[in-house]
Amino acid sequence: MIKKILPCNCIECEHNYCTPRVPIFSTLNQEQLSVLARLIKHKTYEKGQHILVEGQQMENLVFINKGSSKAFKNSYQGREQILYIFSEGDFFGEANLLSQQIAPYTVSAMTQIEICVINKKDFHQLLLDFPDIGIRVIEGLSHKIDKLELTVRSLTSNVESRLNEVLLEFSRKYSEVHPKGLMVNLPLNREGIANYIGASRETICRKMKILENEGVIELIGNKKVLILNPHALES
Amino acid sequence: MIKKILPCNCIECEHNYCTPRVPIFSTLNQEQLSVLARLIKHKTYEKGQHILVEGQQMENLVFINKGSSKAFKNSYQGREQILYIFSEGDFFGEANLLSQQIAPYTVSAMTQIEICVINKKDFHQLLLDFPDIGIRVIEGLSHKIDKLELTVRSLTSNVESRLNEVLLEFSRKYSEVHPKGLMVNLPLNREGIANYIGASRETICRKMKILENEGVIELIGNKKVLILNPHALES
DNA sequence: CTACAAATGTGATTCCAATCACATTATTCA
DNA sequence: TGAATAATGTGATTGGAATCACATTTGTAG
Repeated sequence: MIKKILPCNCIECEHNYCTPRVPIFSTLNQEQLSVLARLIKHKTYEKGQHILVEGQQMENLVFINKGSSKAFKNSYQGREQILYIFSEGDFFGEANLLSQQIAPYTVSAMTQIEICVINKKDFHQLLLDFPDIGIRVIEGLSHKIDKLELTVRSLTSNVESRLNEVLLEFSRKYSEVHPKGLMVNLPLNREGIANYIGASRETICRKMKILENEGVIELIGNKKVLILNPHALES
Repeated sequence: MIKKILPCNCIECEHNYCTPRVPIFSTLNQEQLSVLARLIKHKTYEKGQHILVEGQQMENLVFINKGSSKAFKNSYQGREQILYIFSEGDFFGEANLLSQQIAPYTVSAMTQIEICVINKKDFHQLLLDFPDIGIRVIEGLSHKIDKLELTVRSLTSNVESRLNEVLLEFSRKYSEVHPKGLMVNLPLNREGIANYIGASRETICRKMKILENEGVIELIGNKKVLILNPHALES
């Protein structure tokens, strides 16, 4: 009979699960991770719950540990403008590091989600103690900016190009290889995609049908898309 | 007769003109500024010259010292999508701090422009030595993100709202008080505004005329706009 | 101050995508 | 598995903004 190994319940072990997943902390050594572990709290949210609400005071920096969530602003016409889909390794809440800022968007769990939370004052001190982390944060923010700049450019083009782009984006993050191409697990439904690229649900349906008729993709139920010809999306 | 004071030509003095203008360096003390001064080089560009070209390798972080420039991507239809108007105190080139990244946009001088340049390796070391600066950079990037997020939202609304927003933005940065309201010195011509908000030149002309007929603004030649009723733009 | 070039204004037309209104299909959960 | 509910598909119509074409005005350089 195999000897049963007792789980260790110390803070470090508990966080060994979360800290290595967050790129920002990837350069820290064991000692530094230990300091960090004492500052972090874990939380879990159920699908549909709000992790942050637009306009609220922000007290924390939040790292996504598991699951995915959408970040959106309420647009002028009352629709949701989805800005980001946050999943494992992403973080948000950096906007309020020094200034007292209010949340620029609502973050809502799209699946059950596990997050790491760190108080902004603690994080501020962490940055002063470990400049490495600051550089990592700067990198993370730069990536966010890159993505936003691409979004801005794509928003000025037509729906077709934007849809192509978003399908490619999803294929990078949420797909598995498949004998006929790439099987994408859509993180958003048609309406979500519409809100992400600033179009209407109906237009998304129509454009996706067109892509299907052209043999570029294949719609598998409502939640999957099989990309047969990724190259055709890169025009 | 007043005794003539000889100008001091030491590095510190030369940079006393530039470093205090850059918010990122505003928390540094005299000694730190002295270290910084040795790393900075000055350059001047004439109107129309390119400070950075999309796709090029980026070697430096650039701070705008005087004058203004536009940053744009070439959009799919061959048009310019203007992303930013950089002027005094703004910086760009942060995207390449660690990774070898290529320029995501072209930056072109719209007036004669003076810039401070710092090599990315030097800047990297500076961040490790002075974590304060890192925090300032994070703040600067956060502001950029805020602005981009607002842009993304506004791009999904109609041209009228976007034009209103951009007029308010210009009035904050490029206006003087005037007995009848705010006199704005437009940093972009009609076509530039169109490329900034993702519309056509003709539509901008038409919408501006409508605002003029409504008594909200007054067009003064091609380069100025007098905002008579700023409140009407804030809908 | 004039002439030339560049930028702007404006009508007519076209087109892409939003909206409205339902039929149809997927998914969920008891 | 089989309703019940949610999501998607699709036609008809409308509307906002792009495009085309050219007149007019403004700015500029000599």
